[in-house]
Amino acid sequence: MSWTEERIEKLTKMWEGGSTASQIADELGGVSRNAVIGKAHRLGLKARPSPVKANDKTDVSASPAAPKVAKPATPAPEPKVAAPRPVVAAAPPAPAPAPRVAPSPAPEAKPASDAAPAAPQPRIVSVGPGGFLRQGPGDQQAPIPPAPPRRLVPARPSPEIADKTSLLDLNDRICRWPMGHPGEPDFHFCGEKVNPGFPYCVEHCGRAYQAQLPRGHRRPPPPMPFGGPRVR
DNA sequence: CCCTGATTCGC
DNA sequence: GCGAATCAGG
Repeated sequence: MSWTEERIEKLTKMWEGGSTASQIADELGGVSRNAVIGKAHRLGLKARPSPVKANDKTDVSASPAAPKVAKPATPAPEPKVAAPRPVVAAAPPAPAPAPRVAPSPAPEAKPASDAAPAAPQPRIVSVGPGGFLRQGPGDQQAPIPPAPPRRLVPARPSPEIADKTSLLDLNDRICRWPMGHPGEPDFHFCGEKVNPGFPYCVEHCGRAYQAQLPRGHRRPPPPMPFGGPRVR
């Protein structure tokens, strides 16, 4: 198996979504867990709470002595400038270790720091002949002030109501989980907002991506939407 | 034992 | 670049 665009993308999303390398591996198929990890590293997207990374303490003095037990396989004396591993020192509060199968929360860390609009600096603006605002040479291009002029639309918080999500309504942001059976008059799609990185909403991700039981005794019958294909 | 991710190193 | 082998912590 080669790393095609799709496979790399899936790997990336799942990896960032908190899936384990094993899950990703047999989700992709044809690759081993090691292959996934190796690829992930090569892609530059590691950095995830690893069980084998002992968090280093800030207090070096209290450390008794050299805990370094380098194995003889790599006895390189390395007369270099030291600091072979510039490990990040202060990053102990690792992000929430995502649950095994439900990477849903994806808190999307928003700094949302300063820049409070509550403190508008006095700016000098003048109105031009046509009514447009004249700007100083340094401040053309306002940050991003205007409120999104979106059009109000009757909220449709849950599927079913009013219009149903048809095949034509599908896009990358709405849940594609089928509701009903194809051919039925009321067949449609879920239409909820997707769980970022997945083709389904959070709820249906839970159905689509079942808990990965330990290898060996995995549930044979894969979950199908609503009992699966209708038998006629 | 199982799991995990990290790293190494021959290909 | 790839991934099996290996390491190492939980």
